[in-house]
Amino acid sequence: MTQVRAMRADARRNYERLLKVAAEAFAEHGEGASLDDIAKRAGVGSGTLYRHFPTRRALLEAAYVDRVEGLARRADELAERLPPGEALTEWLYELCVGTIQVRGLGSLLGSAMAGTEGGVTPTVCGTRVRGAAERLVSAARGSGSVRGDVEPVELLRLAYGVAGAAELGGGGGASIRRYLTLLMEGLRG
Amino acid sequence: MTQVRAMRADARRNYERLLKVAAEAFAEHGEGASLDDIAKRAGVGSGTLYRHFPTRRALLEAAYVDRVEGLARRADELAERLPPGEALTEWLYELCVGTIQVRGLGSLLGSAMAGTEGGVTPTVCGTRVRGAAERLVSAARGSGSVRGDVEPVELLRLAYGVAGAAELGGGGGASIRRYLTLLMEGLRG
DNA sequence: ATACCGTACGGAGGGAGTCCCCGGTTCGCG
DNA sequence: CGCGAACCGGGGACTCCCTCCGTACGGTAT
Repeated sequence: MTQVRAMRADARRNYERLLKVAAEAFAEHGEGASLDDIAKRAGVGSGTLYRHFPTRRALLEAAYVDRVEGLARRADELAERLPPGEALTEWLYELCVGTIQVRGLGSLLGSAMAGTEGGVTPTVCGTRVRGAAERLVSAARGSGSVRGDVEPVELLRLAYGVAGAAELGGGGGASIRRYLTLLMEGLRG
Repeated sequence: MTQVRAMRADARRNYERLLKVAAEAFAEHGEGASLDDIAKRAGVGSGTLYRHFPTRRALLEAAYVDRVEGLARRADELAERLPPGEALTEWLYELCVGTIQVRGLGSLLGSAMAGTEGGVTPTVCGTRVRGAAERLVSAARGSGSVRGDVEPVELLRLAYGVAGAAELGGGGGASIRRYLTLLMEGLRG
């Protein structure tokens, strides 16, 4: 439905430069990074930016789609290598790390995990990350590492919360592990 | 140390109007509410606002000091009425509710729970809320509802995280209770 | 009761940013 | 090589923050 015709070469160049610069800017300044500044740093006019990405959210999502899909693939990788419970915990850990270190990614994931009651159109990132969580959680249930009455999306939200908690403390990866462990102990089957 | 001399009557009036309006505005729009707008709604010029509260944080803190002290008193009240474990859980629940419903209060509490490693001057709100948590946690430890190796401030941060998680889902008080329960089960002695 | 002094007020205004649009210009596909 | 697609970058309309300074009013001393 998108992309009715191939992009012109310069358009494609600019598009990709914008994505790269945007990913950096959002990582550093969070969701609210200056769009004019992103355009400037990418060496394009602001008009060009708005033509490719009509809204801030569109740019944010495009900038991190790769990363989110990587996260989803990583889930399957971990599922193969580790026992179900550990795979889940490790994946949530990496999710938290991304949420904290890359600030814009955090808000993107946040809205991906938000409720979809009000007929909100599900985003690509949302479906990817939810799908990954479902696969890991159902395996973990089988092995008794997670109670049967905990929904995958609830776990995602709790992990998001853990990231928020760890961010306050500032203890880095160690405090994420700690908080996540405390949480997972409460979820055993 | 403050208040070397009584405020003039009009100054006091304005001061209090500002506090009231600011509490509403921060509750609705979060920490970033427009200061010009607050001044306007309070019927004062923006200069007056800045004279009383030199920074946004100063206003935010002044607007919610009462509420935070109320929360601290509430801790002692609950401690008298309920068994230690329940008192702690209930208090954390009420903390989460405030964090979510009153958005500005959320960010204030957030920074109150943040790390103080870098010689940050502890705020009034920070000491109050930490003090309350310490009293409740030490009682709860005695009764075995909380493991001995969990610091009060860690619990505060985790509760803050739970609030964030519950906010994503939008299930209101019920989801706070649920997430908090899941968490507390992992913390038993 | 009044006059004086200084505190506190108001709101205009400059600077910074954001978003979006427009007109002329350049690029590159066919 | 021609023409349409895409670019550039400046500018307008907005919002927000914060400072400044002439002015008004409250409190007090007479």
